[in-house]
Amino acid sequence: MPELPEVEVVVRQLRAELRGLTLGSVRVRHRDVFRPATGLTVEDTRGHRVVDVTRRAKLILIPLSGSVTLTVHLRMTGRVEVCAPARPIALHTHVVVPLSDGRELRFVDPRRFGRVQLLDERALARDSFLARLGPEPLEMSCDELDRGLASRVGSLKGALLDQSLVAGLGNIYADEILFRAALHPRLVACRLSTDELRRLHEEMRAVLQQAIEGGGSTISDYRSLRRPGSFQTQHRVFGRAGQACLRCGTSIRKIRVAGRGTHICPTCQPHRRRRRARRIRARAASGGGKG
DNA sequence: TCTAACCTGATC
DNA sequence: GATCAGGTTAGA
Repeated sequence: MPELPEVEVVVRQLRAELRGLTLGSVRVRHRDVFRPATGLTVEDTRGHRVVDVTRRAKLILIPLSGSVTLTVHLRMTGRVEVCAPARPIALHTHVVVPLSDGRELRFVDPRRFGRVQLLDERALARDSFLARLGPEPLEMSCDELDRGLASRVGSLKGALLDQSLVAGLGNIYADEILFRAALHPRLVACRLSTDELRRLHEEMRAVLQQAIEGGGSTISDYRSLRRPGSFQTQHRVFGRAGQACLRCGTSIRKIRVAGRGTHICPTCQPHRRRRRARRIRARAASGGGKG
């Protein structure tokens, strides 16, 4: 569940907790979860100082002295803890890193989708996940978004979830952004009008900004270091299937788009009449139009 | 561009 | 007991 806002909140807290501390060797409790780059081992964090804690899309980056970087991806159910060693190890704790202030950094993930990596400069530069990421949504101009969508013939929601187009959105925020921009998730991504594009860009920034300020959304697994987020109370469609739309009263529907559960208000997010799409296709087929 | 798969836990 | 889940990716 953690998407950009949740990861950003965790990153800010981790930065305050970890910056300047020195790490010990990584203790691995589940092999699949800790992935050191070729040539690196669990020993290669020992004695290195935390230079900073930053974020790229949904990935937590912890650059260390000695030109190595610890990365943490929470995926669906991962979380981090910074706590005293005496605290009992939570179920599904897979990686533990001792800290020079006597505490421990722990990575917990019931579903084991998450990953902790240790990368040197070379591995970081070559990391295929990082290399494929598109621009950060909060730093993206409307023009950039336009260019990104221009070649996308699939659904608008599918495009927003594609990390190579915009990096950091997930299912919750895609739904919330589309509702607030009054856009149907099944609209063809490359066919937005100028006004629709402008609304999408505006709401993307607004929703993410508000979510960060609200401490992210806490639905079931997500928890920042300190307290649960509160943005879920501001969700207008996500998780509200069957409830009345806060804007018009219509019952919120849950449908499937791009293989994901998708929440919409059928009234506020009208699907553009199919007739027009057919006309465009028919014109293209008869050789009359170029797209 | 879409689906299935990776896992476990919550919910129906 | 079956179904579904917030992310990502390999393969169709």
